[in-house]
Amino acid sequence: MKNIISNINKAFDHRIRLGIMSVLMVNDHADFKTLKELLGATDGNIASHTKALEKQNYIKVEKSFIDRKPNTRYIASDKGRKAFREHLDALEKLLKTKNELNI
Amino acid sequence: MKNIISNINKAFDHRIRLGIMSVLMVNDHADFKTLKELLGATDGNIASHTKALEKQNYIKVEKSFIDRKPNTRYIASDKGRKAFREHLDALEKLLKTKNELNI
DNA sequence: TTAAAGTACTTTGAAAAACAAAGTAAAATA
DNA sequence: TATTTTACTTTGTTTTTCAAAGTACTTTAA
Repeated sequence: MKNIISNINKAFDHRIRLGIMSVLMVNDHADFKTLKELLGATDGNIASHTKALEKQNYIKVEKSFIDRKPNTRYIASDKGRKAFREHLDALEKLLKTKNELNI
Repeated sequence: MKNIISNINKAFDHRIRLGIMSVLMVNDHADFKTLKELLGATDGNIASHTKALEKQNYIKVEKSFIDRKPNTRYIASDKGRKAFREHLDALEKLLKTKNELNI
């Protein structure tokens, strides 16, 4: 390992993306509105952060119509789950490890 | 509480700032070079992220000369320690809580 | 002694990211 | 039929991030 933060994933560096992932880790899916309400974010916000996670293939997007209305459902991909778990491990290590510095 | 991420501190949303704080929580101080090496960041990076944390009064900066060379030492303030602990609590809650969604 | 290289930062300005307001299109309501 | 609401997406400005360049020395070496 090069440095103490090298395993911390840039993609999860933002609280909204962290929130999205943590919701999708516990619940096997969540839709746009749910994420929006749960995270207290604006529409544009959810749109761009989910897009960012989708671009990395960390979440999958399923579009359908529910009650004749458009519905966008987000699901954490295997890659995303793995990456997120690794991120959490890295976080935990960063915070727990008493780094030997002698300063 | 308004939403599940409302206690997650924006100031710690970045891995370099997270790293700086975690180093300063465990070690009572660290200087510029140490942070730079420990985090594998560039000079400008450390400068701007420490400045951001200083602006929030989360860290204190002490400038002196050691061996005739300038030395900048960073220390977590009480406010910073408190804020960071609260941030970690919020993180933990976010990740542990099985949010009741019924979806 | 003076030129070149190194140290410890700070400043700068371009690039990327974040944000909310505005836009879209269809559905529900009145 | 008009108006409001829902469920998003797009847009363009603001903010943040970043590393390259700059500053002000100190050290080494010729």
